[in-house]
Amino acid sequence: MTAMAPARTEPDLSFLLDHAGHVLRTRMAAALAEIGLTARMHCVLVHAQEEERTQIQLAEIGDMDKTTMVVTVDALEKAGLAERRPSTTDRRARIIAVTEKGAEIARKSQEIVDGVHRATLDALPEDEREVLLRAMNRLVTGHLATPVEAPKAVRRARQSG
Amino acid sequence: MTAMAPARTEPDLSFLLDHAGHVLRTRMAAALAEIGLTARMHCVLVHAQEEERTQIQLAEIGDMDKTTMVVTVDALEKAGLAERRPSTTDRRARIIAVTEKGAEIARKSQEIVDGVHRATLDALPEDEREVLLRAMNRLVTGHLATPVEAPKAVRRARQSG
DNA sequence: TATTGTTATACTCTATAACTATA
DNA sequence: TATAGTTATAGAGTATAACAATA
Repeated sequence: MTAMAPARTEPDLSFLLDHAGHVLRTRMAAALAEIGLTARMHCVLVHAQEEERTQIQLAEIGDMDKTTMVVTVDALEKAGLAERRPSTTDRRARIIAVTEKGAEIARKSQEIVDGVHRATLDALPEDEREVLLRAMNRLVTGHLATPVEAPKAVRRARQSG
Repeated sequence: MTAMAPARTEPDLSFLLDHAGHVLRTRMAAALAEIGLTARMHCVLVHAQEEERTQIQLAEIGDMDKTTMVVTVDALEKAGLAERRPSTTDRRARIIAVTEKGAEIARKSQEIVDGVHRATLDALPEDEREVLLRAMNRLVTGHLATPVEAPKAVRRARQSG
């Protein structure tokens, strides 16, 4: 399932954001899948290309857990799009290096992402488009900048053996 | 984690919608949790109150699976906010009846939901607020109305015994 | 002691499959 | 045959715990 549809008295911003976000995500996933990428792989590829970055740095940029990052980099390596290289300054850390093939795919995936965004924004009249972006930016940097902490569940130690 | 942050060339609508949606959801969840509700429980409660509705009908409204509905109604019954009653016209179906306590809670939860939405919209200048809602409505009823089908995974039969 | 990256795995969430009662 | 509701559970996704190597 996707979103709730609570009864509305005030305009139902929850529904609008959830539904639009969900549909856009499925579109993006479908479009990127055509070149064998997930949104996360695209994200890592692009930011790894910009400058030398470690897995932790890339995880922070993409707002992922470091363990999720491991899986994502595994996928990129397996597809021959990126490689782990030891950092020259910190022997614990791995720099994610984008291969030639990876750079080529990153170019294509960025085009795909831009295309999906463009198509969506083009569905709006120009004046609405501009204001929508301004308003969303204002929310994301202001009132809706930081999530409320979820109370974290306790977790048993993992079985040894 | 929550959303991807792909590099931007076109304005990154994915990030804006994901991030804003995610933060608003955590706020809503935290606010409703104070009276012991989830967003789904609120949704079911409100729509069950409007008229006599079966679980399937409520599931459709809230865009949930019928099995998710079972869990949600279980929670509402356990909290004494709603009851399953046999339909008078279809002996297979159950009408979800809101109790007196449930009606009281529904009133409060609707206030909470409205309050969270209001606070968010109030963070915007009035002209942006109006256009944002118009644009989002346009997307949700138009270009972003329907999700792309995800290729469904095969599923083994469940173990008997 | 703290951090990077890794493995193993616990937990959550959701939906599929199978079933009962009824239409 | 088809549908409403239920139970059991498969599977995806994600994050916590523990660990090895290094800072």
